[in-house]
This record gives sequence, structure tokens and C-alpha cells, in this order.
Amino acid sequence: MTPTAKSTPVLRVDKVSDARLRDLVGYQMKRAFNVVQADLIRTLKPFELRMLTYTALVLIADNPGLRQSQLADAMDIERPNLVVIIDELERRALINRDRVASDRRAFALMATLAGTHLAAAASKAVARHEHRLLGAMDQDTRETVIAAMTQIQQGQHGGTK
Amino acid sequence: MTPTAKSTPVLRVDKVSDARLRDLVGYQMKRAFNVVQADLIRTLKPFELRMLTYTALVLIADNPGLRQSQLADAMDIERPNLVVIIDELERRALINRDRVASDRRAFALMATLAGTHLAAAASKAVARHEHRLLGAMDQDTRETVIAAMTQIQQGQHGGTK
DNA sequence: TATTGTTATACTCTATAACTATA
DNA sequence: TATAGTTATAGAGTATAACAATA
Repeated sequence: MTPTAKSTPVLRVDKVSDARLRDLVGYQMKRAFNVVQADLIRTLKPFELRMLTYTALVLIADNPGLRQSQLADAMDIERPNLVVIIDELERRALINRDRVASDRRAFALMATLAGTHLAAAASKAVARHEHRLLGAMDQDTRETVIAAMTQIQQGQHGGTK
Repeated sequence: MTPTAKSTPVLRVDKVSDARLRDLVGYQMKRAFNVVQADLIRTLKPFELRMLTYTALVLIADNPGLRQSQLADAMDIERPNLVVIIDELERRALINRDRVASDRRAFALMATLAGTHLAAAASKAVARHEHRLLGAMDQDTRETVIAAMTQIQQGQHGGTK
């Protein structure tokens, strides 16, 4: 009972061809980013951080006095989406949210001691995660990739720089 | 009244420093991918396609007889998440879902004529979108980036190739 | 009027467990 | 028992409109 593909209207596909997609930078970026993201989630889990809470915490720790609107800009996310992130970091006492005296609409963000320490510990784990995923990639290639990613982002704002 | 950092609890941040993040490939990939994704969404909107429905449609069109499980593997998504995508494409009569005679658990996927045409039209728009975003990037760099993205994906499965 | 932060909401993508029908 | 597809569900990221308080 050897089934020949001949007469059957549907063929068994042995190897899936992605010829129309494989040369798209966006397609490969998405697939690679999924891999990176999955590993980063595992990396940050012990710290009870996610990509966005980690990024926000580090930026706050490194930029004391930062306002939420500045942070949202820096993180390239919408203001409403930042609120829950800040809420979470504040609830865990990793940051403080202080009213700015000179502009009482705004909040100034500061990492607490606990937040500073957590950011440092998580950053070490993230560095190991990068090395794990990219250790085989030589430094030249890595720099080329980062430059390319930066270029894509800049194209967004119309600048060729 | 020059405010020295000393006594003031909160400082105004003029320029946000991302020193701890900017050299992370994952960080730059995320930001660049957000830009690409936003533009791709706009690109596919006229065709009423999204990233995943576009990818699925092209892969089905180029691999007639494909099974859902093969497609899920090729797209690197979980089977349950593919179902709604296939449902949508079938509802729009862009693909057919036929029972495989030799294995009645499986479905063989085939693009309809309409699906084939939509995939072709959308692919042209996607090519323009890539050119718009990456036109300024020279071919060498583009190939290096794609190779790097592929390498990251392969690292996932433990193979160094 | 414009801006800061907020609430509410919706859509998309991702991930897991549990089910069915077939093998 | 294992596999193909399905259902249900939950978590996370992204985006927009509308609002209060303040500038």
C-alpha cells in the first residue's frame, strides 16, 4: 500500500519552502527576536521582572529624576502603557514616584536602594543571557547588527543621520 | 540658586542615558522590530492581512498540501495559535482545508485562486515596505544581518550547523 | 489651549492544559 | 500510546480615546 503522490489531489510536503519570506529582514528579525525574547523571559523570571519592567527599572536607576513622559519616550511606548509598569515597580518598592515641585502635573522617578540592587543583579543575568545567545557571533558582526538596528530605528523619524 | 545635585532630591533629566542597554543586541532588536512591525501593519492593512495571516497565506500558497502542524512548525508558533489564523483565511476563501485521505486526522492546506492573487499583491507591497525601511542599508550589511538573525534562531535548537 | 498622568478598552501575539478523533 | 487539530484561557505588548489636574 505505497501511496504515490500521483493521483491524490493533495501532496505531502516534505520540506516547507519559505523562498518568498526568507530574504525579508523583517521576517528573520521577528523569528530571531522570538528566540531572544523567550530566553530573556526565562532570564528575568527569577527577579520577577519582564522585558519592560527591567528596561524601565534600569533607565530609572540610571536617570534619577526621570519623568514618566520622558521614560515613555525613551522606551518607545505609549504613556498609558507605562503606567502599569511604574505601578508595579512602585508597589514592589523598587522605585519612588515623587511630585515635581516646579510642575505639579509631573512625577519624578527614582530607584530605591532595593531597586538599584535588583537592577544590578538582573543586568548581570542579562549580560550572561546575551553571551549565551550571541557568544558564537564575532564582535564585528555584533556591531554591524547593532548599527543596522539603530539605523532602522532612525529611519522611522525621517533622519538619515 | 544653581541647583547642585547634592541637596536636591530630584533632578531634571535633560538627556536620558541608556548606557546599560544600548549595547544589548536584544534591546536594539526589539526597538527596531517595533518600527518594522508598525510599518508592516500599515502595509498589510489594505489587504486586510496581518503579519501572521500574511506569512501563513504565503507559505500555504508556496507549499500546496501543507498540513497545519507543518505550518505551525515553519512559522514557529504553537498549534493552537495557528487555528484562528487558518480559520480566518478559510472564512475569507483564501485557502481550502481538505481532509487528508491517508490520515484523517490531518488537514491539507491549499491556497485558492483568490488567495494566490492576494498573496502576490501583498508580497509586492511588502517588498516596497522592506525597501522603504532598508533602502539605505547596503546589501552586504543586509546579508550580514540576515545571517546573524538566522544564527540566533539556530542557536535555539542547540545546533551550531 | 497644551501637557502630564490616568482610566478604560481593544486588538494582537504568545503559551499551556485539556479535549476529540484518529492512528 | 501517540499525533493532528481544537477549545478555552491567561498573560503580555501595543494602540487609541477620553478624562482630571495643572501649566
